Amino acid sequence: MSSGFRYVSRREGGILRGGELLRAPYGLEIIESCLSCPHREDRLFCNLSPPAVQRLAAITSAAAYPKGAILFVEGQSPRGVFILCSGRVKLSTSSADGRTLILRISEPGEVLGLPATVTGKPYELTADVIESTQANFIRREDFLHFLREHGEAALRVAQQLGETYHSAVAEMRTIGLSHSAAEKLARFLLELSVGHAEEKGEIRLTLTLTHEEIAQMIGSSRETVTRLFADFKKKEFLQVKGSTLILKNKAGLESVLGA
Amino acid sequence: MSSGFRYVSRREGGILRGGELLRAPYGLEIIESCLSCPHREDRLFCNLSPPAVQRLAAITSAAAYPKGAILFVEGQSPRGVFILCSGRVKLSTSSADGRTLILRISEPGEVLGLPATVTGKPYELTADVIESTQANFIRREDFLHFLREHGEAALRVAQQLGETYHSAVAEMRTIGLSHSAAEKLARFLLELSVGHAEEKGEIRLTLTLTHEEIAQMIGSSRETVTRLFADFKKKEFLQVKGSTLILKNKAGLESVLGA
DNA sequence: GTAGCGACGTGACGACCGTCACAGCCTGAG
DNA sequence: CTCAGGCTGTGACGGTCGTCACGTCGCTAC
Repeated sequence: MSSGFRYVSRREGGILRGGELLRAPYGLEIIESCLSCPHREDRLFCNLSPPAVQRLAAITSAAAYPKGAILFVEGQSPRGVFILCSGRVKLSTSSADGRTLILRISEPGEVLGLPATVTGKPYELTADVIESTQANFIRREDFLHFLREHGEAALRVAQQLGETYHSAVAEMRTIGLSHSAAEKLARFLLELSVGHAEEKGEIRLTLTLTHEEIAQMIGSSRETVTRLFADFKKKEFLQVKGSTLILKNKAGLESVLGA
Repeated sequence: MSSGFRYVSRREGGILRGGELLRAPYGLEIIESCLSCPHREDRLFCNLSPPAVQRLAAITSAAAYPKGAILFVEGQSPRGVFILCSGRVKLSTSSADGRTLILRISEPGEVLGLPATVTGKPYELTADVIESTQANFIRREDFLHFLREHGEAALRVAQQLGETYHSAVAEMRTIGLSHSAAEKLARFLLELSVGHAEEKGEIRLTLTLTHEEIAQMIGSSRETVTRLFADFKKKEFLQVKGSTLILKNKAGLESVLGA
């Protein structure tokens, strides 16, 4: 909120959700530059040729979004892609009767809105900022034009899309292949833990999601998640300290999958 | 099975499933050419530049797969992509305890194994031939090399991946956003019906899936599907004649979604 | 302070549906 | 023909978990 910032039009920021205007201030601010942030380079577009990088920088505009802002809404026609530099964004879809399914919590370095932007079909998900965020935005026309000119980048995009698909399938597995809610939660937690190092038989990870949100990720209800956490604590599979989750018995969690 | 066919090695055909060798003959035959089939051109690689088309033809090999063959297995490292010319292929994932989730029944024109081939990660699904099939195969190395040389094709691939993701999200919605099995089945049937013309308030479509398979698509059980079909028939939402399904009351089905 | 709100915890109840069991039916093989 | 095997239909039963209801805790605003 320093003096260098300024508000821009609502085109990229203010979005209606379910007919009700967001209470949170959705103003977004142009920030000096987000191009130097480490995540942008080392993911989608690292090691591109110098002219490609230059062109990319020219069509990229950086902005900051406060918590509660919405980058895009399910059903909206695609305006472009957002490359996440910091903060976290919730990707979800919801049905007419208000139920919500969260597909993914995006972390810095990820690209949002890519499938819709590339195919031209409407965004299939809604992107809510749950932790205030800096992101680079590239308009769809600019982005497609860029991809046509730079085939190397198109291939990177294809790879990124492949990985997005991969994680979607992983999520389908946790939701679709479980008989019990316990199994879903166990699958979810185990999925979270991959890539986190194990020390003294423990895996520590920070989980800043409410029970409600976890329920929406595994297709269950808030109360069930609460009860299951209590159950897992009692069985000493895990332990919760504030927002850090400690998996104490990974094998125990895995045993839930079989049953 | 004419005299022009010959068997090739098992590399692309014979696959173990769950440790048990397939009973069905998995031999595949090189066929004259599948390059002229209408589906290949008008989907992924239509209107490429002449040199690109020529190069593509050079690295493509056509083959036929009988019912019961398996193109690739979940977890296997990617060998390449299959472009479906005729027949139908079931894409599924399954858990350790034998439960299966079908993500998609692929139709001619679709490209199988694309995400894994592009990313280099293992195939996330298993591809079973459920209706004998002709397909073009492109080895991974050839395919990647081709994409690097022809950026236009890479963009097409990205678009295709975007659509694959799109349909995966659609499937997640039917599975994850429903409270009841009835709702899942209704969503599934309505999803099937899109793109089919309505005549006299009826939509006819052929559904060559067993109740078991439908159950695996919507994450339910065989008996439940049977009972739900009986229920929907009684309510005159639909009608079944052999393998053709007639949706008589689409609005009725849609009313199931809200409840 | 206190009011309000959002997250978490917990009990009770009941519908839904997965599972088991078995019976009819059709098709294809021999 | 007969038999086997796969698909479909149906009854009974029991567990799971979604829902409603309420209470507690902690934080923020005023």
